[in-house]
Amino acid sequence: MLTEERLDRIREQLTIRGKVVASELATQFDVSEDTVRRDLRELAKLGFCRRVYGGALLPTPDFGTLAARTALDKDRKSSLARAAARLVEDGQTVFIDAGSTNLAVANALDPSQTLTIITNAPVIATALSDRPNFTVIVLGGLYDQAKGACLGPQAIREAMQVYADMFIIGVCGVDSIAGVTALDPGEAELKRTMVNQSSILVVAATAEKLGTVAPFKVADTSMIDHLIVEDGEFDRGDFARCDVQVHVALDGGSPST
Amino acid sequence: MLTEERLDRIREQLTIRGKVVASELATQFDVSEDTVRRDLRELAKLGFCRRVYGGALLPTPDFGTLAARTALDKDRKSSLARAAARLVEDGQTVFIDAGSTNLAVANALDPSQTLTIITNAPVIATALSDRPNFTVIVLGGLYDQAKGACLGPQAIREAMQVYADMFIIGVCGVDSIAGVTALDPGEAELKRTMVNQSSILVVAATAEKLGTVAPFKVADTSMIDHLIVEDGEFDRGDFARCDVQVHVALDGGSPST
DNA sequence: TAAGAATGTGCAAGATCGTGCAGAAACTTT
DNA sequence: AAAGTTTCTGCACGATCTTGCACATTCTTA
Repeated sequence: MLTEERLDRIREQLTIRGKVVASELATQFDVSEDTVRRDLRELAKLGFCRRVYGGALLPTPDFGTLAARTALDKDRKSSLARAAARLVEDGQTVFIDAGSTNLAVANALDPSQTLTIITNAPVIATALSDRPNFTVIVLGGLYDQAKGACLGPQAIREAMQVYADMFIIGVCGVDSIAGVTALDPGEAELKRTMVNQSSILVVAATAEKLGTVAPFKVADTSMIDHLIVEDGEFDRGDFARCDVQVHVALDGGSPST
Repeated sequence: MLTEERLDRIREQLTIRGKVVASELATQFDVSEDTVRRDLRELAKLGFCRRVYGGALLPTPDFGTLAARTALDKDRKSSLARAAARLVEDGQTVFIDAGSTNLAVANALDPSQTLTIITNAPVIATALSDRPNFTVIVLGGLYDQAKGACLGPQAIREAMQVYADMFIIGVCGVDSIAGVTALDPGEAELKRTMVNQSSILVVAATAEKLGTVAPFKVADTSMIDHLIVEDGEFDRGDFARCDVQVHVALDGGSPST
């Protein structure tokens, strides 16, 4: 029995019966359960199944292609996203900006918390469809397809009508001296509005965003309350001086401050 | 029986019957009542049910309709969707309502046309991300997770500021006498607004919607301009009398009028 | 008010999981 | 063909999850 063949058979059973049990598969293919678990891990990483205690189930056919599910799987595990989600407290109202990192943050939010989420990214609203505890508000208006976000005056007007406890901003660049910057003037204006309408500003930045400066200024370094970065070296000197709490998201563990 | 599987089944029964009894579930799944109680606690924590003495109820009377609606196979809807998409002409501005059928319509739109699409369904905006020729406008406001649409006063206000050539409506029911009806008063009001703001009203209805009457009136039969239905028998008498153009979408082929 | 049913909590047994490691198998290169 | 490399597999071990039971408490109903 070839490995690939086994994977195919598992997928077959999965599509037919909707679920597979690890111990049964082990007996059936005459391999150890460890191997089965490895197979299921593999299939889950590719988005073909969703691992559960004792076996695996078909992923919810909700929406999205296989590629989207694959991305989602990574997102859930993204330590950056989890670290940002941990900053959110029960009962809060949170602005969540557009961007792939922030989509991951939205997915990492604790479903048992009661939250009000305000977003200008339709894809984030859709992602929160199965969170009955969340109240989701969409900022509408002209949809920028490239950025996956509603920008423009309509979104800004709507943002001005709401106050939030926290703003999880999607950044084009964050630098210890230049602060938070964006590529587009309209985008920058909406972000500035959301910064003004919320108490706490959270920046979750992947490595390539750090030290990057884009043309349009969104916020001073001193306005940032929490900066979450991936594991690795970087100069935190100026951030510390500006009273920014820097969190380093380690793979798997909880972030060190 | 996998734990997660059991949770899914409980949610299923909950959405279907509106309530579950702990002792019955224990017998049915062959586990102790303690385990069932733990499951119900878990589901309640996530907001999927409300615990009561002896079992659990749905948090709100109408809940969890999304899963059932999305479940319908894509192929059946695609011929319907293609037929609807064919009615759209280059340069037009089109309201597209929420709903799985309309998501299929959005996906079926000709990418080479230059269109302005206005939708209250975030998932439709997301689906049109790779159509550079389209201008997409999102109606925002409170997002109804079960319906996958932005309803509420904000969306209505925004809808009133735009005029469209065509409105592709998502219906809960369409009947030759009762006209177009919806399950929810807020939903109905938004739909009525969109009807008023557009010249042509298009209804794409799967078989089970035909002849169905929901509590809240959206539009008279006479206001419908195009009705697109699946292949099969149905009484077109009253529709013809009201000057409704009826299109029958055949599997694969173009629709016959 | 009293009895019975349902519930929450703590606990222990068993099942399952992830990881690191070493041997086996398959493949590549020389 | 032989040696080296990569991949696959099984095992051990500690950690985690699930489940049923006991017992005290709360709720419902008569």
